[in-house]
Amino acid sequence: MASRAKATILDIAREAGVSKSTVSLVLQGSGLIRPETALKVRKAIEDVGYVYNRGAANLRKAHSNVIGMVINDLTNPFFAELAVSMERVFQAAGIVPFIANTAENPVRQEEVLKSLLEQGVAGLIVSPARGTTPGAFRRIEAAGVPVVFAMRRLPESRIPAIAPDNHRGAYLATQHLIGKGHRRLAFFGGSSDLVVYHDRLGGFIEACEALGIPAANRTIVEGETSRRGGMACLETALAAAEPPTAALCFNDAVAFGVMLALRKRGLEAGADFAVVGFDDVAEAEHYMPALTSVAVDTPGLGERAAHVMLKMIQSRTTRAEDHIGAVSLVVRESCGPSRSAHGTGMGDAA
Amino acid sequence: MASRAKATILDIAREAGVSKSTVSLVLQGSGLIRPETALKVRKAIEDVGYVYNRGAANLRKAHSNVIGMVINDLTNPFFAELAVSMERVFQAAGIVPFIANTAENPVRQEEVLKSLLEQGVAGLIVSPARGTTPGAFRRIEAAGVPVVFAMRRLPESRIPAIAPDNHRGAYLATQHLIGKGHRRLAFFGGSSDLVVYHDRLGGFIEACEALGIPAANRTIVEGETSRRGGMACLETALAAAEPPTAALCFNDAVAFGVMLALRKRGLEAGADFAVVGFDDVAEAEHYMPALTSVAVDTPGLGERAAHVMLKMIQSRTTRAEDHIGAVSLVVRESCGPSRSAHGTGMGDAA
DNA sequence: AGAATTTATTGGAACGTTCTAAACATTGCG
DNA sequence: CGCAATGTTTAGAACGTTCCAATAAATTCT
Repeated sequence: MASRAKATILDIAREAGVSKSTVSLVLQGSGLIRPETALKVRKAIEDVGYVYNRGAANLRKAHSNVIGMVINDLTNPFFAELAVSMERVFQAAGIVPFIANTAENPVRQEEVLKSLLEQGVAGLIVSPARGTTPGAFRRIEAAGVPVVFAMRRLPESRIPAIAPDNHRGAYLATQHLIGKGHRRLAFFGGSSDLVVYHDRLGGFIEACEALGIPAANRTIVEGETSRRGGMACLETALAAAEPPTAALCFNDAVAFGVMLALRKRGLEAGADFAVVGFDDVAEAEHYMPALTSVAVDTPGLGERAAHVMLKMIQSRTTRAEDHIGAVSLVVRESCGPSRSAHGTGMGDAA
Repeated sequence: MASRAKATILDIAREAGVSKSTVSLVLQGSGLIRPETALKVRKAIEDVGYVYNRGAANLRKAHSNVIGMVINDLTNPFFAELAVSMERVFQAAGIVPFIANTAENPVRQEEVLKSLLEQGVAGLIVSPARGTTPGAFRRIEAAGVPVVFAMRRLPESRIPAIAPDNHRGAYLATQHLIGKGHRRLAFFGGSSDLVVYHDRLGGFIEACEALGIPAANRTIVEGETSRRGGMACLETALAAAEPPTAALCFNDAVAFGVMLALRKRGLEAGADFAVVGFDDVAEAEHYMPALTSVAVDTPGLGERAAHVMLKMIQSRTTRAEDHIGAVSLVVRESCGPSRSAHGTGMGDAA
């Protein structure tokens, strides 16, 4: 059934009785062409079932209209949401975003980046995988392709990053826990090969210091950033002689895991143990008990990242400013009854 | 900082003191080249920071190594999981999958498909958006690009589809509800412009007929396939004079919504109202109460779809067999206490 | 009417690869 | 030593587009 060979611009030129240049012009929507001619050409295109060969075009144009989004974990709703929010603005700008998943694997990431580059993307938005080596983007920078990091960044990289104010978010959350009367606190999940981890842990520690929680009363447990990881963290922490009574979790997935593990032990989040998450994914609100979490405005950050990228492409630069997004603590039930009727906004201390 | 102009095969030929043909051969890993020459070339490539231009290559080769995966809703964990399972097998096969999201929007889908085609993909795996018109794939078929549908299919299309046995899944679930003593049943969520909808609803109805639930005792409420949709469905159904006591939901998202709405009314899923979901996403197990759901083996289906695609590409055909995956009911808590200690497998009736 | 201007159309040389066929080098053999 | 066989390398013609410069046709101006 498939037509002999792929139809080209020449075939449709013949079909329409014009030159290939004319067809090309029509394809680009040039106003130079007489409307009737354009119509003839468009009809031929339809009849022949022609499909434009963007590869050939890019060969000449040097400017492609596709950008790549490289995501570390698409199965995490948080990153999925990030991806679709970026996608929206690219679509509106007439450029086509292709999404690739690295499954938190630096080797896979390397392959994916190589492919995307070879494909001739105009830009790259990346949420780097755990353990990405600092040199991983050297070649890409050298190639002059604009890159922006979203949500995560690399240590000592000059690549612009769009991320929430992790330090402040963690500070707010910790403050909230201390305000609830907790004196033995934990920080659960994440691993130190992530810059975000240090940001969030830093906020936690700073709040502890500022509000009089000595190091001896702080438990820090690294772990997978997943439900399973959260469950493991709680088990480890509760095994201690003087276990914590509240935890700030690296992200919501970890928090869900912690709550799960609590339930398994017959304990209740909120009543017996306070837990706060990070990211405020959609699910947090519907969990039982509803999860107090640090909201980071994922779609907002995604859109911002996309806009920065568009600007970079347009101005042919490879540099841009970092952008740090505002965060807010949204308090729900997982830290016990709220003092104010139903909390929202910036927590309960100035 | 960016190098003057993109380096080409010619630049590196000059650098290495060989001809462009030699460089090309090295790039393709041809054994014809003397190892020392190959080494020289590879060094030049490294030095110059050359990036392969796959567009130019495809122009000549007619064979690309990228395939497109077009997904209707990446924010739904079910489809995200589908995507990554397919991705895994493609990666292993050395072909690069690009993911695009259509956000359940046929117009967007049209654009995405066009882009992917223009990019010269070797094949397309699609989970079509709601309301996709039957003709949407005509052009693609005409272009001779292999397509397979995953999870969803189109009415009267010759494109091969990989999907679970929706009819049987719904039948099993309904049977389970009736076995629990329910006599007024509902089917919640989904809309009739989806083939899956008819499959699942069909299974529901067939089970009702077979097991003596008259049409008067069946409530069917269409709705969004999301949490919000599920909440709405429950509200509508409970407003009736003789409301149902149990519901089979179009998918797990709807089921979660139903449980949420129940809670809001002070009712408890399992005790006051039985609900079963469809798809058995990871979350189902951890919900409160844990959701009874029809498991469809998402990764298995994804892998199968990917393999079918690989085979089609390899054998240069555009046709393939449909594949219907086995399903099983995994019973948890959302339909009340199980008779057998902790249910799993195929439900409780032959 | 002819020149000047504007409006539509076109030929042909790129773009960066691959691939066929041919050239060049080396070796073994009689 | 000449020739065949083998092993390496290369020139040059594609591939399907874009875009510059040129041409052709229609219009306006003087």
